[in-house]
Amino acid sequence: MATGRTHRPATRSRGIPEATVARLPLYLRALTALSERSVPTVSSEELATAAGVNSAKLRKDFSYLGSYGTRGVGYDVEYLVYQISRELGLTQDWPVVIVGIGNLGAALANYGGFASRGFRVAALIDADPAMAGKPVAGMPVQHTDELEKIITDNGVSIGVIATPAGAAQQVCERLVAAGVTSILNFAPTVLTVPDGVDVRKVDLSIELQILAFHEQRKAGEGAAAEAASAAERGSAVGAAEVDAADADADADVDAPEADSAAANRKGPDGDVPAVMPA
Amino acid sequence: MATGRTHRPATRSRGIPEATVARLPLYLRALTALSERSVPTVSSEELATAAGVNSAKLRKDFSYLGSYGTRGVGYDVEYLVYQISRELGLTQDWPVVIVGIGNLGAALANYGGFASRGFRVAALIDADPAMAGKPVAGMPVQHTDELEKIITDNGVSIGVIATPAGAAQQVCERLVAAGVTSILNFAPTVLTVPDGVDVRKVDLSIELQILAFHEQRKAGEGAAAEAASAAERGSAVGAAEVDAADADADADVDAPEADSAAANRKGPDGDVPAVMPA
DNA sequence: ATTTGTGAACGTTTTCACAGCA
DNA sequence: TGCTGTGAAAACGTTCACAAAT
Repeated sequence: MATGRTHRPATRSRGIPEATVARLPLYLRALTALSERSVPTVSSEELATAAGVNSAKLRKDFSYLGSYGTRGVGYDVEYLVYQISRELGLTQDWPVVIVGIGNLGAALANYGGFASRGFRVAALIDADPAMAGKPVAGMPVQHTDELEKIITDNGVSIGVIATPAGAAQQVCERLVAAGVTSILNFAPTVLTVPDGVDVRKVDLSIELQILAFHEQRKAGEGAAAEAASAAERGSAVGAAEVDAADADADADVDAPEADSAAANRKGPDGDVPAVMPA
Repeated sequence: MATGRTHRPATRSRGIPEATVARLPLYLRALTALSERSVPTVSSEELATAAGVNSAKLRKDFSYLGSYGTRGVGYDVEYLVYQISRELGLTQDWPVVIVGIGNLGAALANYGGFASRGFRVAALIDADPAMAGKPVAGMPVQHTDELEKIITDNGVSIGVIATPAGAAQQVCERLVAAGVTSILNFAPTVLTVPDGVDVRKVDLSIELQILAFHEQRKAGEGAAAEAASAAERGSAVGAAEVDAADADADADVDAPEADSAAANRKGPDGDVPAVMPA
């Protein structure tokens, strides 16, 4: 009981599980597409396929919202679009600020899907004085000095951080102090925030590393899981450029090792006795 | 038993839970920072704080990798960096292609963290002939016609899709047919892939919607959950611009409704008798 | 004296399978 | 007959709490 409180104690919604909330936008997107094609009703099976989940999960998810379907028929598309939008809070308009107008920030500012559903870019903010006044996505970039005023004047409660990692925590603190209570963080760093502030993180590098993990497992799948050359699968592969990688990957040694008590370290269960580098 | 197989049946790793895999990059990042500061050892408590998790979880996670710590002391930083890198497959080099060099694709190409850990941008690909040959991030953009050849020649197994939603599925299919088995999808659409191909999705719009959900709950927290004006919390808020939003949010009506059997729909438990729009 | 590693308890999420309703 | 809504079961993930190790 050292620290006591967990990082996000109040994640439990007014009934709706977090996992369900995370899928609602998916359903909404699928439903919107159906709505545009003027499809009047949809079954859980069809909608689930469109959203990339299975139908039992979808029905369970919807059951947390209420009984919005009709047995034997399915769901009314327009009605569900409205109910989910409402549940997600998209029937109101959310002004958003983007801080850090580099490559990524500019890309986000230009991203169309932003404005589509209740979100409105209220301001673009950057620390570089040379950026100030420059138009990005048809909007003048404002200097960080204005941050607090912008947040307050526009009633912004959602902030997007697209700064370098080093600046992120400080920007975060200023946003929070000015009244922002939800942050979407693109900087590759862990943000520390007070209770009551939500942070979601988008991290390219982490996603790639997770993919690499699975990719590696695929490669060592049929083989004896050793001498992992960059074996590709599916179709023919030349691999006529990855030799440097091979030199790295082949070796089961070459681990950095520091000092003292390096004895009796063991890997998982029945594997090789573990990598014991010099 | 209609469809039968789940979407990703073989997610279960050789022991390591998916949730743990998703955190390993976080630990790795924290450890790398410690390594750069020449910190020799670290306790689970310290490392957990740096990574933004709790120490019990971290220890459990590490226990799936093996016994790499020393009781009474902690973990050797360099050694752990190596072990996690190895587990994630980062001791080898992963050539990656980025398809779709718009704002976002260009931002990704310029993203430094890309090259840092085992990933190397092997090619930038775009469907626009006008883009072909143009340098982005010091690299000439190649035309989509070359896609298959690029994948094959470079032994690419990881592809990043940053195209518009409409093009994503088709690009995905070409990537997979050419030998790519892991895809990072930035397009706001559900990709359908054959078994054995991993897809991870990064979706700005979904993240914002999840934040909006929680933001909405915060607003209606103290109040009677009705007449939800855009009440902000924490510090003073002018809200001198969000009036349009208020008009939308106040109303508990205004739901679109289609046709027939709209009777006896009920919301969750003891709520208002449900929104019954005209 | 500390701190890891891990069974056991607990909580959450997914899946199953079918009753209930149109 | 067809499809939703939901208890019950299973799978998965997190936290607790302490024995084992140094």
